[in-house]
Amino acid sequence: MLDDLDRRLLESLIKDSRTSLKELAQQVGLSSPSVAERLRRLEDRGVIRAFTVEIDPQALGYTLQAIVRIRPLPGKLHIVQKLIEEIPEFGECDKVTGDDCFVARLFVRSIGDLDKLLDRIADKAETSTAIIKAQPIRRRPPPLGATASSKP
Amino acid sequence: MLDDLDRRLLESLIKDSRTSLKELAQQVGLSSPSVAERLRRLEDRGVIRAFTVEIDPQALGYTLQAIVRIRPLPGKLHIVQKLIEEIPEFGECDKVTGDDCFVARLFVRSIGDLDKLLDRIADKAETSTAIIKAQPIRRRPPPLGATASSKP
DNA sequence: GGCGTCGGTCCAGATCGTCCAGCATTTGAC
DNA sequence: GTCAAATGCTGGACGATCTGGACCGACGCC
Repeated sequence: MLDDLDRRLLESLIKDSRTSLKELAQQVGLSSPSVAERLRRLEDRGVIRAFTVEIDPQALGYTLQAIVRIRPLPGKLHIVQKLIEEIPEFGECDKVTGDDCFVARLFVRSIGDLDKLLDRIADKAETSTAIIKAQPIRRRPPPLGATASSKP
Repeated sequence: MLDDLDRRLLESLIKDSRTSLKELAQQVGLSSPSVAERLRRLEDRGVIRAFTVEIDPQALGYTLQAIVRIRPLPGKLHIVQKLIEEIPEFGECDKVTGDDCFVARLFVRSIGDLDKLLDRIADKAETSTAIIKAQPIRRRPPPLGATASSKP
């Protein structure tokens, strides 16, 4: 799926996506046109979804994060989902199996803000909120290594 | 905290962090040295944590994601945390208030893999697992707008 | 008013990216 | 086994981009 060169390119780009083609090229031992071509293909194949920037919420004043589990009241599922999508403070939301329909991450500046935001969905869903005290693992990609699950 | 120019630069970089300084410059109406200088300052201030690349887990064969809530058995908290950190399939882990001590995201290739990974912590913690069925909101940064929470 | 600082521009030399032609290796058909 | 096509790489040339330095104006502070 990915060869060793692709993997090394991705590793470098995960660390710094603004690395120049030339430098990537020397890191993996190719010419820069080859690297450009490989990156283009990784994008085409959808392996690279985007080159982006990681922003520190703290630095923007979002000193608090919470994980919110959301159980919409009967018949309110779609309204709730739409509501969540429209609130930009939700930084992530997954629809999951089990009692909790959604699990979402919320960025807020204060407990007051948290309360205000949750109030907006309180009449359409039950929520349980857990404040994040620490982040042992910050968002990271899955392992790139050995894509050998089908090979015997 | 951030002025309008910074915000626009960040917006552009969130969409594509490989955008050239020159193009960023025309987008916000500055010269490219100024843009370079602003980016440098955003990094210094810690607003920009990293330029990185978003990888599609599906494209690497990780067809399944799960949210796992983890309650270490008495006295096992640190061992469990260390274990989690060392398993690269955990793509995210937060330490939270409440009964569940950790909430983590797991990337796996199959239900079998899920079972195998959870077995590795089964004797040190109780876990509840929810399979992700859909992602209404994929990871996104908090709103950059109007950093005016302290101003009356 | 004088002065330092901050944030900006402009310019030139250095660096980088892209295009293209050409070469080696692999693949598949016969 | 051989040929042709396809694939993936390289090197060089040229245009685009980045970088560092000189300089400038606005602002706040003695």
